[in-house]
Amino acid sequence: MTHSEENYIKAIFHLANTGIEVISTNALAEKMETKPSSVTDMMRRLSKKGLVHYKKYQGVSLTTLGTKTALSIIRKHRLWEVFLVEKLGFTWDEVHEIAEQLEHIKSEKLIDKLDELLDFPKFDPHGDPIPGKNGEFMEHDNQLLSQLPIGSVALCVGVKDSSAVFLRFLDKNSIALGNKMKIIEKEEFDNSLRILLNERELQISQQIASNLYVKKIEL
Amino acid sequence: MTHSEENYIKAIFHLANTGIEVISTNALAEKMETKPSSVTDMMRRLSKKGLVHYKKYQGVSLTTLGTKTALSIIRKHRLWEVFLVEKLGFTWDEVHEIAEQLEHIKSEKLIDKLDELLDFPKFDPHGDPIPGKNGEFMEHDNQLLSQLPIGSVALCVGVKDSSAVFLRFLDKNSIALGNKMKIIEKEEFDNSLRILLNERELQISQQIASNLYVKKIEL
DNA sequence: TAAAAAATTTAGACAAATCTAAAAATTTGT
DNA sequence: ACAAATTTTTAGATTTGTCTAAATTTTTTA
Repeated sequence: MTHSEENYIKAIFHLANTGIEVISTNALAEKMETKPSSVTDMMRRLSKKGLVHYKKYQGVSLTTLGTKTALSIIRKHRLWEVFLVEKLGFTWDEVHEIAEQLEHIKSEKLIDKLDELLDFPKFDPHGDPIPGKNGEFMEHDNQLLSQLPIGSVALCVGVKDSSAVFLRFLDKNSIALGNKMKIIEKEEFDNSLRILLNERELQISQQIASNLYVKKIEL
Repeated sequence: MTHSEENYIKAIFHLANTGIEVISTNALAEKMETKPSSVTDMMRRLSKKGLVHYKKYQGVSLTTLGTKTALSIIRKHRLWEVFLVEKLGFTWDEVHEIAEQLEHIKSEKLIDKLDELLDFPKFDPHGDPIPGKNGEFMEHDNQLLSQLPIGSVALCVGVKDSSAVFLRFLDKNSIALGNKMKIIEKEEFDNSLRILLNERELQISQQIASNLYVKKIEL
């Protein structure tokens, strides 16, 4: 598989996991930052290789083999991200681009050894689950901060948007994975939240709250 | 730069460092395991980018920029090799292929941090020197085992041939970098050597002896 | 339901990297 | 020094991945 093919497979997987069942050529083109005609070409190629189900004008989806492939790439990507943060001291907003390159390195043994070096992590630095060696994959079953009722206490366990801009915003406001937060009040006007975090009161916009995964703590 | 361009630059550097001053299209084609016509095409491309001096029928050599580029790639390759052995537990015969892929990862910061993690190593697992961040490069000034006079005592510091076959042969015979060896006798007939290594006498063919770099210990 | 709009595919072109076969230049041998 | 051998380059084709522009299919809407 070429890097480009792998990137398409990964993009299809990610789109499929945002709830869409049939992925349109246009949607995939936008995700890949390319033209729909290029997508059509690539879908034929991937279809011939048995990685996707594709009938023209009918959209595309991953085959069993395609899903397995996607999970393997995502596993590599996320393990490398853990490595970059834990072993090399990168910050969580710096690792994505480098992991995009590292995920294409071909060596099963390398990934096994890396997994071991990192002590078999289950989540990447953004709180995303790392697929297992044999394709085991648990979805985010977590709620978004924006979905919690007032008075809830929850742990911050992940980010939905993992863009560098958002991550640096969180850093600036001392919001990190593992933090405990309590929802004090929800503003009717703009759905912003007042939360208690590290003994400090914080005003959080709805946009932010709907990009933070939390795990509710039952009291 | 594409992976292919980087591989050509590296190949030219390695050929230049085996003593050849002008590198022929054929020699480079053989090194790259490709056809001379492909080499000609690539030399034009690299010449246009200012990485090589190339005039048709006149052979090729690296420009200052080309040399800098080559050293940067070799630095990455060798640092990754150290990582694979020291941190992931690979053996020295397994690391080359994986490092061939890793050397193309683009991130200056990544290499700086890797260098730091590895505690700024000066040699890779095969005893080859690692170029510095700013292009400092020291040649192997070492002698080959085959060049030492009888009675010499020397440390084994590197391998000239770093093919997996040769490296596994050395493993099988418990010859490792850092070992001290004394030359007991040289056989007139086939230039093989009898050496003392780890309190053990060993017969070594001329072929082997001319692929082991040693550093003489003056007594 | 038929025309308009939107989405998708086809056709043809391009760049990178390679190949084979043929032509041209250089080197070698006598 | 000149023909033969060798090396190198050119010409034209192929594959991957992309593009634009045109054609086609599907969806929407009036």
